[in-house]
Amino acid sequence: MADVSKARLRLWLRLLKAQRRIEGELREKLRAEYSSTLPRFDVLAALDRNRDGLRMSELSGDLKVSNGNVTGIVERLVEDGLVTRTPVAQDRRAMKVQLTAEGISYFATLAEAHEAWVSELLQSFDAEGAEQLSDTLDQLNISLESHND
Amino acid sequence: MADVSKARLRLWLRLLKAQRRIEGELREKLRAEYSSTLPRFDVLAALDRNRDGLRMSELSGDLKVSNGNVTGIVERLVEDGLVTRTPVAQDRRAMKVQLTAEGISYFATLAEAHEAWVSELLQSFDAEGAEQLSDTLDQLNISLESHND
DNA sequence: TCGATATATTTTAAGCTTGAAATAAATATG
DNA sequence: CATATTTATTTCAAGCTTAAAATATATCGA
Repeated sequence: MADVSKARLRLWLRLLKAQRRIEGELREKLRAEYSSTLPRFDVLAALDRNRDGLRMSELSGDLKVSNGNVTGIVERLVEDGLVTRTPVAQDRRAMKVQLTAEGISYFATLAEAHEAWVSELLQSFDAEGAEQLSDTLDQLNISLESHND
Repeated sequence: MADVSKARLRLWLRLLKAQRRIEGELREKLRAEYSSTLPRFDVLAALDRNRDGLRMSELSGDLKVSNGNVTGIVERLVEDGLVTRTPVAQDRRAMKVQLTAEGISYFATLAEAHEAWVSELLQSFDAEGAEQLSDTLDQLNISLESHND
């Protein structure tokens, strides 16, 4: 196989290694310090960005996970009183999911801790270095978007 | 929170986005074209790099996943005839996991396809660009390694 | 040697993830 | 209007993942 494909493979393996290490640390912190999980955090974050609520399909679309997946996570968040799931008047198939007041303040706490953890893990980057790598990855993401197969 | 922590957070979100997109594509291809999975691929890759076999704990150490996790994956690979699990003579607690001949040739096929998929997904990088980003991520990985908490 | 401690692995419980099938309701088409 | 298709969501089966508990064996120290 061509040299360039070897270089790309090596790049992918290193990207994956970094991601796994960081995600592992974040998962561990969420578990140890807040008895929570990354999927829950992701759902709460999406709902925090959309205070008017999201339908189940909008939520799974935003998070880019499967439809059925979100069902279970939201179920547990409802049990914990962090979100509500209410029928949509105009469309009896649909459900609107929304943060409760408790969910809003709980997520604020989580988000602040999360940002601090990430910042510590990425301490080897100063603002400029972080922005530079950010930009490179943004280019990659754009390229991946257009790749649609 | 400080500007730099915002920049690092943005960097993390973009890294995560790229990783998820790429991993999703690879998972989908493995499933559709080879009825396989990424965890299976990872185990086979580790065993391919270590043709003399690995103990369960060496395997989970290499892959940086939990001990119990590997048990189930290896179990299914044994069922499929791709690996063997044999007791270690000197230590009756331990098991040595090793690719079968079929496992070796099967993985060779998979690995070639995998490299081609990765190369296509990362087509926006030429050899130099890939190496540059590789190096940056390697620095990050070194920094993450030493972060041990 | 005996007992404590450490190591290798499996089991378990809980949760996450997917794709596919099942439901149910809305919309489009003849 | 009736039926076909599409859309929104849940359910299901299979597999992955973790941390913790359980098992079994090995090793260390008195």
